Order: sequence, then C-alpha cells, then structure tokens
Amino acid sequence: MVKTAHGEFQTPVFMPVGTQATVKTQSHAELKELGAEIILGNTYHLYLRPGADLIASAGGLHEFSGWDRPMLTDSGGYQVFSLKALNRITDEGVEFQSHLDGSRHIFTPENVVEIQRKLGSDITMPLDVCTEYPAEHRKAEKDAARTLQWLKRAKAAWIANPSRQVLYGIVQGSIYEDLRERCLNDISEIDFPGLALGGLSVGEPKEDLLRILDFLAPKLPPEKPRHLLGVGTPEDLLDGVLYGVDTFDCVMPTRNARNGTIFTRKGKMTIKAAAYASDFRPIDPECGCPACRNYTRAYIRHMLSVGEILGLRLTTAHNLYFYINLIKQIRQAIKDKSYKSFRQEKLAEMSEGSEHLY
RNA sequence: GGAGGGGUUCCCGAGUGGCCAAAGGGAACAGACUGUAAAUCUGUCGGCUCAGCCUUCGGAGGUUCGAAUCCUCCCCCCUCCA
Repeated sequence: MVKTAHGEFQTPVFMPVGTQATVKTQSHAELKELGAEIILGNTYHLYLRPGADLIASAGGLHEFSGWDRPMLTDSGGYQVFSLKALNRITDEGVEFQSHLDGSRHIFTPENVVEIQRKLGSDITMPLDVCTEYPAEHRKAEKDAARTLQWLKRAKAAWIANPSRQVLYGIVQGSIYEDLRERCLNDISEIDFPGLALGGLSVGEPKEDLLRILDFLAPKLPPEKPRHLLGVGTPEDLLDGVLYGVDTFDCVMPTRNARNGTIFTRKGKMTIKAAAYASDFRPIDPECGCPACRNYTRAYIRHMLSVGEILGLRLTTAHNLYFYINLIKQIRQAIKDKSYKSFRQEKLAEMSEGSEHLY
C-alpha cells in the first residue's frame, strides 16, 4: 500500500500511461471502471503543451484533468533518450528542441522539479539520462555519473522548497552490474522515498533485464517502493513482481491496442488478421472487460479496419483491463503465498497462443 | 448525326518506342511496437522450377530488332454541339 496526497493504491500496481494528461481514448470514469488506481503523465509533453503555468493556474493536474486519484509524472528523462536527435546533454542539463515547433528549451534537474511542482503530481521523477542500448561500459558509466549528480541537485531543489509530492531516485547503469550497484549505493546516501529502475527494456535482450533485476532485487531497500520504468509485457510484469517490483508503467497495452495487438490470458492476438473477419465470438469468453462483454472479434476488427474511433477505445479498454486484472490476480496470489506457482501457470498459459481461447 | 476526350496490374492514377511487371496513393495481407513525436511504422503486394522465364496495360490485327506507348479496324465510357 502506497499513500499519496490523492489517496492510496495497492501494490503491485500497473499505471496506464497518460502522457498528455489523458490515457488515450479512455475517459477518467472508464479508467476507474477498468480498475486504474494511478496514472502517469509526462513533464516534457505537458511543459510544452499546455504549459506548466497554465496547469498550475488550474490548480494542478488533478484539477485541470478531473482525475482525482494518484498521478505520477515522468521527468522527461525518457525524451532525452527517445528524442535524442533533438537534444544536447551537458552537465548543466539538457538543451532540447521542441518536437512540435523546433523552439529551444533547457531542462535542468532543478527546473524539472519546479515544473512538476506546478503540475502537482503525487509522485515525481528527477531528470535522468536514460542510457540507450547498446552502450559501452564507458558511456553507461558517464550517463550514470551524470544522472547521479542530477539526482543530488534535484533532491536539493526539492528540499529547498518541500511539498507533499514525493521525489523518487532513479537507478541507471545499463546492463552492467558494477554500474547498477554503484548507482544504488550512491543513491542510498541521498535518501529518496522510492526508487525507480530506468534504462531497461530499451532494446536489450530479455535475459539482461532479468539478470539486472535479479542482481538488484536483494540490494534494494525493502521498505521503499520500487518502480520499474517503462516495463512491460504481461510476462515482464510477472517477472518484475518476482523481483519485488511494486509499480509498473508502460505504453504497451494502450499503444499496441490502437495498433491492433490484443493481450489475452493465452497470449497476443492480432485482431486485424483476416482470420477474425467473420469471427462472431468475443475476444475472450472469460474476460469481463467492456469489449468482451458487448462486442465480437469481427466487429472490433471492422472498427479498426475502417478507422472508427470505437475500435481504438474497445481494444484499449480490453488491454488495460487485462493488465490491471493480471495485477489484481498477482496481488491475490501473493496474499495466498502462492505467487511462484501462480506465475509459472500464467506464463505457461500465455505461451499457449490466443487460438486456444475457446 | 458531328466534334473532342478516354479505357493501365483489386481500386484510383502516372507512364506516350527500349532504363516497364509498369511511378505514386488506396485497399489487402503479414510483422513491429516496453518511463507515447505512434489511431504509428516496416515489409509484401501478376505467376513460376525466381540473378531467369512466362503472362499482363479494352479486343483483334499490323509496323518494328523491340510496343502500355506508333498504325488499322472493332467494342465500351465521358463531355460538348445538333
């Protein structure tokens, strides 16, 4: 259980990504119905539009958007990675050009704290350098050292003007155990209330992700919540929990939904496939989501192929329901002290293939 | 009846003697997507025994070393005039 200024949420939890203060295609009422307890917004995107001051003048993100449950904002560190062609990193911070109009901006550890203060999110992330994959040890080391300096400055900025918001630390270090360990040790001296693991699932082999999680898990402070940034697939969630991850965020369920990939208990289903054109059954007869309760595969496929918005809404609702429900089942299994066998069963079921849903 | 324009690979549409199995777009099909520049992107898209061959640009015939492109006749569509 994690408490925030806007209520509490249970862990482990999956938070849908709502970059621009909206989880694409879903209303807040719908998100709640799907069981979303916390959502994520993005500092970089909201800073550019509509602007932190405007959101502050509305009273913060919660007032602005109408979402009254907890909210986490990512720092823009990921955009340093995903929009790297548009920015330049220095010790001071990141000089970047807006992907919208090319205008120049500077993000520093300090002003990213300040911007998020204006946004009023409950959990905030410091500016970090998300190391790309593959990266040589030297490069990863440099990024990690810079991230650490930025974390110290971010923490100092927060202390200078404390708030009810919490500021997490972020562990970088790419796929190198020595760097991950050094990051963790250095960060522990700064005393963050929660820790995020960054720079994972950025293209590295799955075994590297698991190796790093396995390596870090016993070294992480047990009393502090652990967030696994940007991860992942349903299988990743099952694995992450094994290593004590408390919170996850990922665009996968929402983005893949819009692109026609549906997640089911028996694995992925590409609903746009011709095979479903005249399949008048629900996606999954055992799923309780709004799409499965009321619509057929053929109809959902039709909605997507003709470009109707309802198709995007239905697949998004299904995937979020699937992720959130999976997490709920995980919580129950943990309560029942049967998580390891639960995980094995789930992984086995997911590998069967969606053609075995009936 | 007269004048003009046009029929191209599933659709739209470029191509007016060789570099054309034929631009581009769409559709279709397959794949990708992990702190969202994403309702996006990539690939395939006549057939085969696939570095080659065969069939194809309304139909038939002809000119030419070579034709979707030139000529003749025919069929169909559109616009304007009567």
